[in-house]
Amino acid sequence: MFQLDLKSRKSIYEQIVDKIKELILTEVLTPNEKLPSVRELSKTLTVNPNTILKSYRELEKDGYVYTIGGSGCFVAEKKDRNTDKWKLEELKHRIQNDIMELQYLGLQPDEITGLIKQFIEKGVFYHD
Amino acid sequence: MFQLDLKSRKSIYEQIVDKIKELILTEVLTPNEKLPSVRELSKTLTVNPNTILKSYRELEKDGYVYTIGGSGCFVAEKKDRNTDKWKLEELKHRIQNDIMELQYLGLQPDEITGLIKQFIEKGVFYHD
Amino acid sequence: MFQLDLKSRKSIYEQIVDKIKELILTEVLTPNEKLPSVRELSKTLTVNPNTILKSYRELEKDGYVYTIGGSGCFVAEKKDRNTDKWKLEELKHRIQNDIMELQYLGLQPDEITGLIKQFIEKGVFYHD
Amino acid sequence: MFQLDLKSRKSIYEQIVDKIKELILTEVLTPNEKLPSVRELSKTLTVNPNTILKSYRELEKDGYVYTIGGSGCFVAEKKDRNTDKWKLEELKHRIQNDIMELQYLGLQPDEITGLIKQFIEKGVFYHD
DNA sequence: GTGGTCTAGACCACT
DNA sequence: GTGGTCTAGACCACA
Repeated sequence: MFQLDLKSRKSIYEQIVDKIKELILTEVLTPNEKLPSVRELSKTLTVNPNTILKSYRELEKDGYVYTIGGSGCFVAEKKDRNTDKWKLEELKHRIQNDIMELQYLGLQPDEITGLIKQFIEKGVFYHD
Repeated sequence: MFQLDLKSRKSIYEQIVDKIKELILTEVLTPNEKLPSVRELSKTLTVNPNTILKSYRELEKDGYVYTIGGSGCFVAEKKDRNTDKWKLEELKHRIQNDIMELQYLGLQPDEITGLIKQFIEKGVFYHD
Repeated sequence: MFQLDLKSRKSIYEQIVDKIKELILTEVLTPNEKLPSVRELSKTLTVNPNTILKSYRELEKDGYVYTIGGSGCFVAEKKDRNTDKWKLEELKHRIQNDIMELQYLGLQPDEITGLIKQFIEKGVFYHD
Repeated sequence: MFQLDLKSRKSIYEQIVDKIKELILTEVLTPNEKLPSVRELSKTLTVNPNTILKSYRELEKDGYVYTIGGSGCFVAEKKDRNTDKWKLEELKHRIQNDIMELQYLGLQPDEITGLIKQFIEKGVFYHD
């Protein structure tokens, strides 16, 4: 499914959250698809089950997945995701800072916009 | 100078790093300008001096400021900043994820590129 | 593991960094080996945990060790170490000065080269 | 005479000590030659006179210079220098560590000995 | 005055 | 258990 970098400074549960988010955002995982069970994923990643659990809780909190007691964890429909307005602003702000840092490191405006276009194309959320 | 959000999940020293970085990137703080002394800033933010110190050293590590013992901490010249290649990749990757998340939250491609263009214009790093 | 010299002009955390570096360089500590925990080492050296922590972070910054939150601090693989070019120059320069000082104290050229050869042989970094 | 790097982490007085030591070791400054006066040097380097004074004291302590009250500071004869045995050992130990670090950074044995030979040739202490 | 080191001890997050 | 953050406050070296 994906790989962890144990030596990274990012905590493991956070890496898992990010990776799964990414898989959902790139629609590798599609709505209502079942995620691997906690136990299963904990084995394949050789990670403590509690860590997986925490990741799933985090994803659920943000509305990326929903849990059905006793049967598992599933990718949520888009409409069910939390579009917290405050979170959107935070996101924009972070992107702004990162863009500034890119400029700072010497990237030219057209390089940046080129980069962004690539990124946008990788997202595939325009067929509904 | 700026304010902290004690409720934030970000640690205090990290907030300080980010805020000062932002001030440098937006050229509110200009090269060779002196930062507030550790003790001074610690008073205005009502934060322990050690916490401020930690922030300053972090900024120094990334080449944003330089320190002259006994005389203070100063904004570094652009050319002295660390343009760590690995850091650049990390930055791009983070932007990519954030862009995807923006799309996910419903922003259309042209809205995003418009946003980015605004951000780029706010950066003022093209006069040298 | 080793001993500190409290009377030294070198700061404690710096002594710890140097000693551990030495242990790694002489391969007494081998890649992926676990270092003593912060608290543990702080007890055996009767030094404050924060001081140990600082040493570990310094070593991490230079790529000698890596840290896995919640599980410990480990000796890094050779390839992961930072071979900062600037650091290399600094190192050479320091050796040059020290060599001159040796001469000054009366050592003859062949004595010095002899010494150096011994030192080189003690290093064991040629088996990969 | 020489230049300081104010942005360096080395303290100013220490930089001065090292530079003057270097000038003496390379015999740019010869025995019994007069060093610039404290005031004079403090002006040319735009540094606080106390800082210069401290440097001179340090050099005197190590036997590199001697002071004649009211008339100035002079380069000492070789024989008057402190050849503190303990200091010699410390010096060797530091060189050993630095050599190991050089190896560690990938320099081959012959590269290192070549380097050392260059360094030795720069010293010119064999004509007496 | 400046930054930097160190201690003691509390509290948090991750595994 | 692990590392990491933060505080309060002492003390040092440098300019």
